[in-house]
Amino acid sequence: MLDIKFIKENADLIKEGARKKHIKVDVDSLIALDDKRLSVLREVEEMRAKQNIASDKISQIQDANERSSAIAEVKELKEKLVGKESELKEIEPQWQKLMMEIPNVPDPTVPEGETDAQNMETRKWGDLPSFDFEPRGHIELMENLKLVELERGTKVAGFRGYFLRGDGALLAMALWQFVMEEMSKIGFIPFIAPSLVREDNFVGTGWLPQGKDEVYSTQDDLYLVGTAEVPMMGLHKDEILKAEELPKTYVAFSPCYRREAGSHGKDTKGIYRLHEFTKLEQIVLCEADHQESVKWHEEITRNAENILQALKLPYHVVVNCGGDLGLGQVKKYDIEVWVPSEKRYRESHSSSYFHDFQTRRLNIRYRDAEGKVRFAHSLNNTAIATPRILISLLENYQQKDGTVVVPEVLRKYLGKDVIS
RNA sequence: GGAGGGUUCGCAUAGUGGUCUAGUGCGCACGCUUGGAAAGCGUGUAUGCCGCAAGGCAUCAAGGGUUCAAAUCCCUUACCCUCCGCCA
Repeated sequence: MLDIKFIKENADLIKEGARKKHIKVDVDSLIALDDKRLSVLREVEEMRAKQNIASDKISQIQDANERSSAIAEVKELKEKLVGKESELKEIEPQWQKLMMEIPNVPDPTVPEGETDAQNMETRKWGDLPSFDFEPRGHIELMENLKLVELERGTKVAGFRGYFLRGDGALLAMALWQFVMEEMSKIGFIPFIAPSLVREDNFVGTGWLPQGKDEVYSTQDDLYLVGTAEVPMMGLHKDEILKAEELPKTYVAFSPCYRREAGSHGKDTKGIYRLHEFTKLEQIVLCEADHQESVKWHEEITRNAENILQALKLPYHVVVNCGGDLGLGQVKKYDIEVWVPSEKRYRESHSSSYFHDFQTRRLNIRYRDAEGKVRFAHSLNNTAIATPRILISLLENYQQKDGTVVVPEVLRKYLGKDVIS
């Protein structure tokens, strides 16, 4: 959500931003509706003021006749007021709906484009592995080493179901532990976040209402999160933080659930696209300053790169084009890791900042040095997502005989150098 | 799942229809006092919206209702506490 005043003063900027994001939005209708809303609001408030005064007077009237005629008078006022108020009540949900549809403005450095095909590579790290044999895909590797149960996974959990097994399970846990330790070393507070949460957290983070098809709901009006960003952003909902508490830097573990509606044909094999996975997510709340957001955006991106570098997985960073940005995102980098069997990079991390788009919806504020209450800025990035990262990890570390070398930094958790 | 009790200005509390523009204590800020400090005394201490301003409107968990008038009465929901049941 943006500030209505900002929208009105920068209507062209908003329209241009929506165009760049390939989102259809009717800014002019919102502005017209807001003008209407304000004029009705002024009338309502004026009538309420009048009624409050008249009503107060009644308590001082002793004479019974005078009193009942005064009450009759106020009653009339009230009837008019109720009529006006109902006008306002009609406008408000429409206003709210339009406000929710207004996208945040993308940064000027965001490239033009409609789909991820137009994302632009900004940097690359790591030498691509060269094999003196035909590298196996992750499915073959994992099934041979009994690291995953895909068929039985489907039997038990349905489409895209899976079990991690043996060293596959241990590898996932090793990654969680390793990344938690690394992130906590640099001051990110570890969390295990709830994954079954209330709707307002989804609306606040911008996943709902427009992403209804993507989210699992329950019969108790709770929803399953697709990322720990959702509960972690809810953590400070309706709070006014102290400036010296910022930045808040968190790393949160959670199971993640995504319906993947509309992607039924995509990535149907293996463990790339799953309904249920596990992720450690970085979340940052910082002061309301663009440069501060940019600084933290680079930093959480760098944190993820450091993890991939520690794992020695070749990756590149792309800047997402306008059409590949979410409603609230100002700018996003995807980190994509090398997948030898596909001879291409595939997304493993997604790093974005929102300015105050989310915190405005969630009412997360802080008192700045001058004592002014302001909406904080929010950012998030993946720290590690399992089992997806195993695709790249296992394929890059595979050997001719089908065994897989364990990345050095994970050996202490696995207790072995090679998975065989 | 059942029964009961709660939710008030950072914290603790008062408030059962108009005098609540929400009192008091603590905390915090500033000032007085002091050689300095403590104590004491005084002043201040929520948020949002409308308005050029003066000022006004709203908010006592949330939503709805009764009433000329609601923190206060009624209904619904959420959450917290106690007890029973179930349970890792």
